[in-house]
Amino acid sequence: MDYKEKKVMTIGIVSELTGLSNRQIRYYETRGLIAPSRSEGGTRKYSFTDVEKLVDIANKMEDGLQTFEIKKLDKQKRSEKEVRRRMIRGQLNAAFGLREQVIRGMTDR
Amino acid sequence: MDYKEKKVMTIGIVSELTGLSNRQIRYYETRGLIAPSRSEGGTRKYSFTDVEKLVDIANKMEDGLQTFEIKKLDKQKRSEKEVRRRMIRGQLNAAFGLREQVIRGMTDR
DNA sequence: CGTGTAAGGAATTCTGACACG
DNA sequence: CGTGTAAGGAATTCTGACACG
Repeated sequence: MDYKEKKVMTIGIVSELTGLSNRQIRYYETRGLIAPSRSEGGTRKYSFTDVEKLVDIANKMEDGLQTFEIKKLDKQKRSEKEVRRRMIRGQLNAAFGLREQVIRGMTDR
Repeated sequence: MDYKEKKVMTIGIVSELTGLSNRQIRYYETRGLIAPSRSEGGTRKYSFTDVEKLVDIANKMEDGLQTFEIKKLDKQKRSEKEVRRRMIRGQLNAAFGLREQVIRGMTDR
């Protein structure tokens, strides 16, 4: 819904924006580090968020990390977010006894 | 510099986002309503701002306006902005006697 | 005036593979 | 493991033109 999340760029533009080669970008996809969507014809489509992720990946690769390590860091970050979300939910729940539904609307997404 | 202004989308995606045909999008360009940039090979590249403009254009076309009228409205809007800018500049100047340079840094862009 | 369409060509992307290391 | 590259094919885009109105 936000511009940053919209998958709208082809790989060539992403390549220009990140400085990575098409080959590298596709490879990081096979390693599960990014997940572009596809056009009907099969052309990959990326978002600005994907571009940011790729820049981050590029930096970590320069630091000598391997793709699977980067993936782990990514997973870790995700679960941390999940934890924070649950904590907020739990505290709100304890303090006000609000219904899950309502709290979800406030904290999720 | 902002994501919204970056020219990153091909015409196909813009077509999906706006509901306009490639033909229509190219035509509005010849009428001076939008100005995509080009890749080295000549492929058109659009920004989210262009997409917003196109949606606006589409609405006005539905209202029965002609392209040259839409262009006039657009010019008008631009000059209004320019006027506002100058007024702010003038008032600041009168009130504080600040240098043009400084004021520009605050109001332009 | 605004838009559809067929036409021919060029730019862009896709996949699977070989190569190096 | 990560990346370059040549190969063949398919999807995407480009331009100029004819058509309708």
